[in-house]
Amino acid sequence: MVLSIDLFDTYERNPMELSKSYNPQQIEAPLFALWQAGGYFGRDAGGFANPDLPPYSIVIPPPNVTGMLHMGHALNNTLQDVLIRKARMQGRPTRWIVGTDHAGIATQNRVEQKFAKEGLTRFDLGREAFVEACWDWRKEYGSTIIEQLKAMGCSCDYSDEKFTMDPSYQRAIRRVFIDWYRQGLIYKGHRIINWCPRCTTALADDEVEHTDEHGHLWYLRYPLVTPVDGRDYLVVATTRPETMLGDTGVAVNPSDERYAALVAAGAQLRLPLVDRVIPLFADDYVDACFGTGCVKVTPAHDPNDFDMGQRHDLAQINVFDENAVVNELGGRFAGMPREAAREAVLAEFEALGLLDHVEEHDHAVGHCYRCHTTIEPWLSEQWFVSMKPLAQPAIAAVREGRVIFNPKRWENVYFHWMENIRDWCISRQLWWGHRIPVFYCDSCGWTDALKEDPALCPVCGAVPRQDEDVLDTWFSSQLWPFATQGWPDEPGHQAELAAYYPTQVLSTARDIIFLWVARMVISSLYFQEGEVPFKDVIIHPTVLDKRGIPMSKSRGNGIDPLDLIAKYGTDAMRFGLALQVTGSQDLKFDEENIMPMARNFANKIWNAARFVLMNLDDFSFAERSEYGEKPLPEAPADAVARVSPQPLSDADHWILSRLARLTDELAEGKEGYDFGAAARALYRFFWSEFCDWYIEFAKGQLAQGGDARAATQRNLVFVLDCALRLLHPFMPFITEQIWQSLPHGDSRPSLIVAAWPQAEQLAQLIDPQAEHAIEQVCAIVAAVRSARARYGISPKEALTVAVRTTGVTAEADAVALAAQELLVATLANTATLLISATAQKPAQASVSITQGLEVYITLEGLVDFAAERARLQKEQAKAAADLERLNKKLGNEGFLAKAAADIVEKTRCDAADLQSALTQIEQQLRDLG
RNA sequence: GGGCGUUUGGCUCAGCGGGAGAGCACUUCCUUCACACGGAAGGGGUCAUCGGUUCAAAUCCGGUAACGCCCACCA
Repeated sequence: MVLSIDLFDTYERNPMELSKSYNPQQIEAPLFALWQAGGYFGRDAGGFANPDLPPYSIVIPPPNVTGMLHMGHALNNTLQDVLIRKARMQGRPTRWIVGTDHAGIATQNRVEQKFAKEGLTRFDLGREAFVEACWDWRKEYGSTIIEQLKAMGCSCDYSDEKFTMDPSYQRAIRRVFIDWYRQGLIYKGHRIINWCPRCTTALADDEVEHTDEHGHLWYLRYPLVTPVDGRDYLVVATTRPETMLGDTGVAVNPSDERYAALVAAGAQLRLPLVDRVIPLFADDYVDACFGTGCVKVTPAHDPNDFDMGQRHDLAQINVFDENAVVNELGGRFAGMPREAAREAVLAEFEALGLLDHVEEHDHAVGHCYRCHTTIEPWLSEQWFVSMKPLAQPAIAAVREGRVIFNPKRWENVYFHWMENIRDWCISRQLWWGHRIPVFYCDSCGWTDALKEDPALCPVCGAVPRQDEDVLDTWFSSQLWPFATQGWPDEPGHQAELAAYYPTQVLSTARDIIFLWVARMVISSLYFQEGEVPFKDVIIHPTVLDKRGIPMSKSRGNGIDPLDLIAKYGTDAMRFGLALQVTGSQDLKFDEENIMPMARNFANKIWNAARFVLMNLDDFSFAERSEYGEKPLPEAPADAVARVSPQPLSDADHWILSRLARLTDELAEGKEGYDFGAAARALYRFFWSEFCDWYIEFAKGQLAQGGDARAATQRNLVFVLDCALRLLHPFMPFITEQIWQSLPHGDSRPSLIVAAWPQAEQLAQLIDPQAEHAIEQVCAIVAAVRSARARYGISPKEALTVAVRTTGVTAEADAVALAAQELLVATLANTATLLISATAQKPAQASVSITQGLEVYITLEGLVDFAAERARLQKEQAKAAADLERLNKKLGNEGFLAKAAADIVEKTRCDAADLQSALTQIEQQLRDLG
């Protein structure tokens, strides 16, 4: 997207005019440039933010530099943009921090692939050159996803883009590492970790994905060195026979009587193939009921075996190298990959008659979350963070409601993880990343973690070496909310954090609650003086394809958000996604089902705006400032000339009342992050109320000329203006484009910084009487239209219609409706219209009973008595059934005694209305003969 | 083995204690001066199932089933 400063001045506002057709592609790029040029994405919103209001900040979950925008990003960033745009319109200083994650494994893999095409490995280049190549790669491709965010209209602060390997971020990493190291919270340990033999690095427990796989349980015979009671072998069961090369014992449960004598006798076994003598011993870990009750113990290749090995002082024999190929300790199997080794081991067991039998067995197998290679539990020396002490405050923060998950149920997931937390393996055998800041002196044995690289050993003056490993990417991601704000040592970072920390909300997918969200809470509580990183966490649904299957490259079922933008427009994509956000954990995205709807909605908005603009030729809002009989709120001081409504008719009062209710629905704190409900409320108001009814009412009022016309113009402009404001966070482009053409009178130059409608101010527009009257108008119009459809009468043919009000408030309704005769006459196209509480049914008329009304439509010579009778009989049946239900309720002592008074009263009214309707229907049926 | 989610018209879903709703699809009519990416009128659902609580349950509680997700060291 090319940006031009000039654009701000030369942007063509096309006052009072919109192109005949809505073309999203045409309007989006220039508007985005307009916003950027105005500086609206910055903290002060181009000077329009109110510094007295509390700031509102969000950190974007930093996409990987290797990332390409996918549907998950599209959804998540739509939600964040909705929140930040609303806060900005509310006048709060806002900051949406944007940037990318260096993504250790993902980026390193990408760059390695690039060199692989030239037949090179990273070892051919050497560490320094390879890291340099990663930086080059980042410079070339790293901003792709940022540009895609711009195409989505995201109002991030692009002027201050962050990267998890920025110099200041590197200092944050060192600060954190050193602090925890000195506190003993970071330590080096020799233990079994999850090893990816393809990425050749250690992984943390939650970077391993477990999937159930069909496998086998092989029963192997291990001969006893000395037969006991005629028994000369034991049978062990294993899913991984190749690891037997590293077996250093066999364990049974201490209370297992089958083997008690052998254990007591100190029995030893001769490990087949390798001819090693290994002990039989008892350990509580062993489940006597599984397999044969005998477990082969491989301390170097299984975490449980490792623990048992420690308890029983067994040797740890690591038989695999870093690529999971059998090493020299595997004897004649050396050089075989683990799969081949398995086949070979089994073949030999079989040949020796030592393969007892085989069973089918399903079990969970771990896979690398980056490349899906099967994980090898592998003994090695790694760095760990001691998590238990850090988890306690993080549990408390959520318990105390200082961080709130939405939906709340995700807190249980968080608690479960935190309460069962294990130490975090943070070292990675990669080159791309934050190198562990620990230095060693091989001469004197000195070692320490340091802020600056030491030139010489402080003890003996020799040249020290730095640890070869880099840190887990998530170790740096956990600092994102504060490391992006200058912590620990950027000038001015205290003021920045004081204003914008903690951030307001974090929106993300559920799959990184542990990897990222939980660890941000932990590190923030530790390094930000007990402060949480964000107040709310939004866990949005996962976007699946229309069949409910996760989208992925390998499945080829992914949808590119940029394609959707090209096909339907950005606003439609954003609105369509938001529409589907509920508390559910999944979102089945069916393009055909949702996108045309969203696009049609945008088109509807466009055309409604065109209608309004087309009818403003003689509009002049500046001359009049009163609000009609109902005084309206003071206009905001910064928008003195802003157009205000002037309700004259009930229709005017009605639409303003509906607008006030909508505004209340969308008010701060009421939406509860229910984006779907907000989007639906906007859709319903704009389409079903404003377009379907008010614009139709307005046509008649405009045609009257004079004061009625002038007032209607004001109301149209006011309601459209407010609706655009409320819609803007979801559909920023189309609303801005229209707003630029609308004579709203606001002095602000752009909708993005225009004031959010205040529910409290609009509340006085709520008018239940007008709502009731217009509901009845709509009911009459619908009844006449229905009769037209039934009898095939053209809308052009004017009809004679009489309406009798029959409800509990019949007299008042008749008076109120009499004032609406013009509306009814226009929309129902009547030649003569009579509304009263005593109207009589003309001889040849169709009768519709609805909403406390009887609508008589004279159809001389047209009434099809058979059809009318059939219809009335159907209505009679329904009314009778409904009435029976209500009467049953009213006859129920319990209901009368225990139900709320207003419910009982309403039921009585409904029953009375139904009774009267039923009587009328029966009368009509008799009249029809 | 634990925890969680989903189950409402043909499809995708909303509603979550007192009248079964929306969009799409379908049927009929309408190219009227905002919009055919439109307007109008219609047809279509025993709200998975069993049991409980309640005056009242699609809505709350419990059981069951199906599908899905997460966690967990039974080799």
